Amino acid sequence: MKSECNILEFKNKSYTCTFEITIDLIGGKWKPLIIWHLGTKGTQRFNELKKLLPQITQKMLTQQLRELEADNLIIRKVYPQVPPKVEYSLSNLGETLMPILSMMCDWGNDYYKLVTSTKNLSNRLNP
Amino acid sequence: MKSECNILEFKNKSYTCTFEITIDLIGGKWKPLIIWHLGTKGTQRFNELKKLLPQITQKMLTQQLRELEADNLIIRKVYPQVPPKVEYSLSNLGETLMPILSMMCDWGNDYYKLVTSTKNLSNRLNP
DNA sequence: CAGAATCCAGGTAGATACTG
DNA sequence: CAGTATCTACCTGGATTCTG
Repeated sequence: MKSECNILEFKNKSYTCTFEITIDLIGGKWKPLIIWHLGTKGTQRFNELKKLLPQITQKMLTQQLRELEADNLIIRKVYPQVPPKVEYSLSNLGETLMPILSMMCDWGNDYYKLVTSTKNLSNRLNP
Repeated sequence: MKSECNILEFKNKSYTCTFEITIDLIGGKWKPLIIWHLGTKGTQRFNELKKLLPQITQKMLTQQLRELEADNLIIRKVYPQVPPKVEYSLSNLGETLMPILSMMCDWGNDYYKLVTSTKNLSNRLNP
C-alpha cells in the first residue's frame, strides 16, 4: 500500500488521512447518489433529481446540492426565466469520482452476494 | 460505466445502488480509520487502537468495533486471562476494502492539492 | 485491560407552510 | 419550478462513572 496518511488541516477540520476528505465529500446518504445519477444520466433539473431520489425532501436536496456545488463537484446553471429552470451537472472534478463510486458499487455487490449466500460465513471467510 | 444499480433489500434497509452498502460499512468518522490502521499496521489491541485514534471515546471505539465485527470485516480475538487481552485484526473480507480506501486516499490527496493551490478554481476546472 | 451503563446536549433531518 | 423558512423530534455522539 503506497498511499500515505498525513495529518493536514482543511476547511477548519483536521484529517489524519486524505481518504477522510473523500468520505466527507461523497459519504452520507444522498451525495453519492446525486453524483451517481448526474454521472450516469447526465444533466438533470431540480425536479428530475427529486424524482430520482423519491425519499429525499426538498430541503435536503437543496442543501446537498449547495454543498456539492461549494465543493466544486457539480455545476449549477440557472436560466433566468419564468418559471425558473435550473440544471445540475457533474464538474470535471466530480467526474473523477465516478471510478471510485463504480468500485464501491462492485464491492457492495460482491459483499451482498457473499453475505446473503452463506450460513457459516465467518468460517468460510477465515478458515 | 458498466456497474449497475439495482434496488435491493439488505439488513432492513433498502438500497437503490450497491455502493450504498459500501458507504454504510466504511463511511462515517471512525470505521475507515480503524480499517486503515488494522490494514497497514496489522493486529492491534483495544488500547493500541485508542492511541491511534486520539479523539475517539471508549464508547465509540467499542461500538464501531462491534459493528465492524458484526459485518464480518474485522476479527475479535479474546484471550481468556486476567487482565483481559483482546486483539483486533482485519478479516479476509475486510482486506478487500483496502484498495478502495487507498483509491480514496489518492483522490483526497489530489483534491486537497488542487483546491488549495488555486484561486480561480471553477474557471480552471471547467474552462 | 477492556469494556458496560447511564445521562445529557447539540445537531441533523423530517414535516409543513410559504414564495419570487 | 425551484426553492425558503420555521418548528420539532430524534438520534448520535460526548462525558462520566463503574466493573469482571
